[in-house]
Amino acid sequence: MPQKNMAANKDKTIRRILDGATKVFAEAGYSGASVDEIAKAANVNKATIYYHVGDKEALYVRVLHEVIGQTAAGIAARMNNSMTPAEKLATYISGIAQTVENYPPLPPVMMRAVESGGQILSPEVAADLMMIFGILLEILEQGAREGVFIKANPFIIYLMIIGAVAFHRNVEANWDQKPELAMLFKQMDPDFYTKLEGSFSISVANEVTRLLLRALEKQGPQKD
Amino acid sequence: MPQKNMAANKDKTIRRILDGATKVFAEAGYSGASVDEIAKAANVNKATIYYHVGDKEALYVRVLHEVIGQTAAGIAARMNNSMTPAEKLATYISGIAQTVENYPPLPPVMMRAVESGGQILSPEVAADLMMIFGILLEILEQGAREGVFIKANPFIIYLMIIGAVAFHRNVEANWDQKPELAMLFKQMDPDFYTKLEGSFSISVANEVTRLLLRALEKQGPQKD
DNA sequence: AAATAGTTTAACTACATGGTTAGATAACTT
DNA sequence: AAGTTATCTAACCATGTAGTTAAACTATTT
Repeated sequence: MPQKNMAANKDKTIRRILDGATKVFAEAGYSGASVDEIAKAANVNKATIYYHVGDKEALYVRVLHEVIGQTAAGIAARMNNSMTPAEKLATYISGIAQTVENYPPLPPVMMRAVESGGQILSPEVAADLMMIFGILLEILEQGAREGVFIKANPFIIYLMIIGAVAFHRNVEANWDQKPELAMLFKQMDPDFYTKLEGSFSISVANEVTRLLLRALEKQGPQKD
Repeated sequence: MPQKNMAANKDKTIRRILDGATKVFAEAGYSGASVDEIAKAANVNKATIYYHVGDKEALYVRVLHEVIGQTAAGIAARMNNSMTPAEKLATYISGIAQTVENYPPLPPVMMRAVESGGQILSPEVAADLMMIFGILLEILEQGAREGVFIKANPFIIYLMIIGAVAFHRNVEANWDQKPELAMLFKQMDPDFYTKLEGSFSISVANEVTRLLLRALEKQGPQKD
């Protein structure tokens, strides 16, 4: 099966490698993932990985950069300068949720990135993370400047958002294997889990947004 | 140096093993931790671990059970039935923060536990996690019943708390190695990071509590 | 003191894993 | 078509790791 040209083939190979690596890293973490397993998942000889990308750490950094970079880009794309801070916050949260939805391996990878606190992280990845965080920072600052948001620690808000969205997606992904756990959660908040239109992630995003807006807005909705 | 008796010596050995294992698991995760390393950290021969505790997974489960169980117990101990839901929530959050403060390896271990979504978890550990969550559930239900809290998804609240407290502790722990990151955060919210009395974790807990109470209380503090 | 049971250790095994190499194959150039 | 370069592969190597074993050592019992 001859290809158009070498470059295209190369790109396809690298694509396969990165996809396989993302999947395996997401499932098993950095140490838990083996290069052999990644090679198998990518349908590629192991040496090809070393030829195209480099060693395991280089591969990991590349995956992180791609995954987190996509998230940052996705959020930025949805944002609009004419929005109010509240609208922007809603967009921000649902943007993260949406990316998580489209890109299931993201949460564990992202969590490990934050978790390591900059240990394994390359400057590129750190920049990606800072970009995601920076968007939120601006929203909160604008809100405070305009007098619609109270002052609050932005990093804590950030962690609350990531924690809720990423963890929830992750726990939810394991519901198949723990049906009794799923049942329990659904009993706890039937409204939430039964009449969800669209996806879980979106519902989670909506709930997180509702709560954070109540927390941040100077005159929030009083009755509920 | 002769010991009182064998039983005491045995307990001390197991104690050393569990402490060493907790530390190494926290730093490196399950796959990243090697039994040799744990043995070294515990000043114990590797075979002694297998003799007293069992294989790597048994050791991990035991560590998880101990760490998470301590958290649950610590929170429960601080709680008091005569408290209002708001007071209970504050106690709950600061209880988690306090345990995290006293027990630094907790966040990464706990995160991996939640993260794995019940995959590696033993029934015992699952029960511990459910106990911690159950306390929050009761608080929220009481608040809703008494009409002081709005209805909200308890699991999401839970994830927001854990996310903020655990992540923050973790990132903060790496500030030594990334001083520019620490500087950045401190610039972002100077009030928060400079005039903190006591510890970071307590300050974080206070901020999380403030935000969540604003989010949950039907008539929260209007002006701020 | 001898015997016994509980505890610890050094040495070892089997295997998985990260990484390499030399050669094959396919693509591009002339 | 021949030669050159980029891409890929099977086989291999060195090391690290989970787990075992048999023997040494220590406390307890008789």
